[in-house]
Amino acid sequence: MEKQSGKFEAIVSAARSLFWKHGIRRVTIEEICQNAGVSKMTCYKYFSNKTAIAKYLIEDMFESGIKAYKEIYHSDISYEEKVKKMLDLKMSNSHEMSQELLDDIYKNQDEELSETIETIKKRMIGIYLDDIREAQKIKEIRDDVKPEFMLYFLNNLTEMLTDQRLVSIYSNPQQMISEVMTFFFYGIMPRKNGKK
Amino acid sequence: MEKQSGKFEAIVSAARSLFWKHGIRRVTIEEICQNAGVSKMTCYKYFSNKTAIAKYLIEDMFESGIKAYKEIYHSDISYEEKVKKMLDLKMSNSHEMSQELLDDIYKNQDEELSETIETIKKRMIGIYLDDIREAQKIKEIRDDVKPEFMLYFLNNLTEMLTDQRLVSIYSNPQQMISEVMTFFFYGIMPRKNGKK
DNA sequence: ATTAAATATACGTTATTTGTATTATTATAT
DNA sequence: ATATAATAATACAAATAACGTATATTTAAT
Repeated sequence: MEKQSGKFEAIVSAARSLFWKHGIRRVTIEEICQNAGVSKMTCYKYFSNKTAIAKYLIEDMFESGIKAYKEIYHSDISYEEKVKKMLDLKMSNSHEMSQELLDDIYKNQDEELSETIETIKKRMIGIYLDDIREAQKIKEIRDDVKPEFMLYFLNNLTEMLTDQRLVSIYSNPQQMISEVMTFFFYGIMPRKNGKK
Repeated sequence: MEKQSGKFEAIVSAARSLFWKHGIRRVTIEEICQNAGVSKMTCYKYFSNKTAIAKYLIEDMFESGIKAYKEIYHSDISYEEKVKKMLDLKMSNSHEMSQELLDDIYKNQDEELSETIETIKKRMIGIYLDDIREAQKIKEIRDDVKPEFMLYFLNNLTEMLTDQRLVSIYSNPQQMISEVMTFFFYGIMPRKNGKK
């Protein structure tokens, strides 16, 4: 029945690299087909339109993002180490992710795509908050901090870490992350004894 | 009369960075205007259409390229040093130049743009050949080599230097350039005494 | 206030993109 | 080989986007 020769993957992969470089807006379906070495009809067999491809890709992206997060969160290291690894992850992702794609995704006109993103966002926020509450329960972090505040602050941190004005202060990114992390965990007061 | 506040420069600079990233095809005039912070009418005051902007930019690019070349060629260093500096220059340029723009420029449909590029190419080839002949006359290079062959070979060299298959052989670009240069000047035969 | 330049807006025209229908190939299993 | 299903190629009307221009309004300098 099926010819089975990775047409679907070819389309997805072509779309990914094109969207990556130029955002969604600038890329046409025909272009994707050409790069995938696939006819337009075949493309429409798998996806009803460009938005559908973008939707698939974005979901896939967040999926793997969540997977990477879960892996870190459930690994057997200290909470501090976890947060550090997450910041590392986010930073490298934002470096790889083109501004073009981000722009198109965030200020995009497409109703369906916006909803998809909103849904995914909510799901991720839910996961994060649950994990923070759990960490509070087992005393890995202070329980007199609102989980929502912590999440907000964490998001702010990742923004800070990609801000050139901050980056330029440090000689290397690792040093910056390390210092920001220490501040995040212990505040500005001189440490008296070990952690917690 | 003139309001004089660098609108022209703003347009040119916006167009440059957009063309750089996405090629000419994908970029619209309105987009350029938005990025330049200039109204469409103002843009049409300076340029009749997108091709005109591209034409201006390409001419400007080649202009500065020739200027950089001339600077090297007329500097007081050995021919070998000159060639090395030129290869360095070409390499860094081709690294900065996006594939998108190159694609659009070379396989472009626009009649006028193609002509512009052809004209500039011919002009540059003329300059190069003249310089090679001059170098032969003052015995900086062998005179039993056709200038056309040398030019062809030089162009080939720059292509080789950006070929990943060659690059991966060396631990750093400088080492690669150095080796290629030595081959170019002295061939594969073991050197007997000093140069020339 | 006057004036020139730039902007915002609107709009008809043209070009591009979309999505589909139809026909022609190509591969694969029987 | 031949039937069959998948894919490609082509053509096309409909929708969308971009172009280039006209006009009214705003801005900034004299």
